[in-house]
Amino acid sequence: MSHHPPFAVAVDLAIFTIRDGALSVLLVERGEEPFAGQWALPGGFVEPDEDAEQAAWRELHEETGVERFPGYLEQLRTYSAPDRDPRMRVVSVAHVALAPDLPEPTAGTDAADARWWVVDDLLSPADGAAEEAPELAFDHRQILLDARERVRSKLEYTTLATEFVAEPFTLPELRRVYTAVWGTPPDLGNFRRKVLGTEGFVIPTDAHGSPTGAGGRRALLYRRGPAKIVSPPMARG
Amino acid sequence: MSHHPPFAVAVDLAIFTIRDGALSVLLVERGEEPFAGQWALPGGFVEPDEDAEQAAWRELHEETGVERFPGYLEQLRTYSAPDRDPRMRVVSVAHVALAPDLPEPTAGTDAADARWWVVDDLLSPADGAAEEAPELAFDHRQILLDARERVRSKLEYTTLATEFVAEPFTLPELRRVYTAVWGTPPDLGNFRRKVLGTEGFVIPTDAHGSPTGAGGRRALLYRRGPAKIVSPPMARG
DNA sequence: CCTTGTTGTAGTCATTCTGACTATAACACG
DNA sequence: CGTGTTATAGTCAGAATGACTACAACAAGG
Repeated sequence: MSHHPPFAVAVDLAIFTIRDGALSVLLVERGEEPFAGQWALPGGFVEPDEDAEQAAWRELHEETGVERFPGYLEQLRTYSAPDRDPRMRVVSVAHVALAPDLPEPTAGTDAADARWWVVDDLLSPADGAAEEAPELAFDHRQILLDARERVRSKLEYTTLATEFVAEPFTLPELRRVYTAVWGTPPDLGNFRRKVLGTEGFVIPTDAHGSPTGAGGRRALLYRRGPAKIVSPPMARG
Repeated sequence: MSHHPPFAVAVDLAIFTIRDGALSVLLVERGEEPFAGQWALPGGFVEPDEDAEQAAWRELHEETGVERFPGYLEQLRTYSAPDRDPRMRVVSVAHVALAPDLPEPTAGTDAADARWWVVDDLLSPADGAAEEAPELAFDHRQILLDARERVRSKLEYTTLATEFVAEPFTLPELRRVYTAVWGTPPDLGNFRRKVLGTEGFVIPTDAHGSPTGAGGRRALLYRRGPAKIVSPPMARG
């Protein structure tokens, strides 16, 4: 009972953003075995002097290439199946991150390539997808499934959606976040009523957004408010 | 980047039950350093051929002394601060377990003692507590705080409360679970309306419970239904 | 410069759900 | 056999919801 089998501890990240109205996730093409050439969630090993969250922030900077990652990060759950990594025993503390539209990523040191993928293309075997959706390495498909469900449900009862848009933002922009994440748009009027009726969800400014490109009235601009939870929750579907 | 510092991976368990109307948690008195003589959540190291959940079930059996643990288990989150264990680098995958009233535990092999504690006595420094509430070893106070919050919030939007009572059970018994976990009783009539109005929450039987000991009408007995979520959630407070 | 399509905003209304109650039925105990 | 205790049923105003309709503001093209 006093032997502690040696493990490696890693972090994996599901980094989400909204691109072209679709929920997207950052994947890296692995340059090394195992699973060389396959696509995977970005991640890395936890260093001796940091905890999992610090390691996740570090990877976030490395993989996205941005100096200060402008978004949100939380722990998802830990995956520890004995055979999840063929090399050795690795437990992975998976995290969910999200941010407003990020630049195209730079391939990291140990990655052959890195790019954004539309989440639904990866998770639903839609034959007509524009590009062939790859199988994910390790148990990363399951992690991505869990991560998407976490984000979907958190949109219901928190103000997390505001982390997907850059300030200042319009309510139609915010609604597009819900549409992308849930796959179906919330009712227009009811959505406004809920967001504006939840104190501290958004703070109005006196400025208006820029033209949408397709004509139409210009929407008011808002900032994130201090509120974190939405009660009662916003209904999905 | 290809060095994997060696970690030990452990599981810790917050095992809850309702005893005498109070939310209670199982603690063990540590027999070995570090923190010898202090009280801690039960736990142990993950073995080479099992994942964290299997390790948690194994500990559950060992620590509670019951053959088949009759309750619920889920992963809480992973704690990985570099200095959380003075001996070496240990990351702990914490779990939450709960079950109907369990027998007094037997002290495990590496524990000096084991017993149930009232959670609120441990977490709120109430001076008038019947017994002196101990400081918890490691970061287990934080784990316990997070575990209690997990259970509190899950009572709102899931049917988890039924895992706290043995079948068959009465609605007043079920209400006492909410009272114990939330610290305040839900309104009697509204509680019944919500539970009975949520399809699949409970299944009525045609039998009645035994006398409560203080007179009064005998309540109908129910079984757990197949429903897992309560929507919209039951309001706390 | 005015028309027209598009998009944002405001308001309506029936239905459901909630919170706070009151009334009644059933039972144990003395 | 009454009497206090507990379970169950029902009531009612107010809030939230889902599904709409009407209106305002703006861009672009003729």
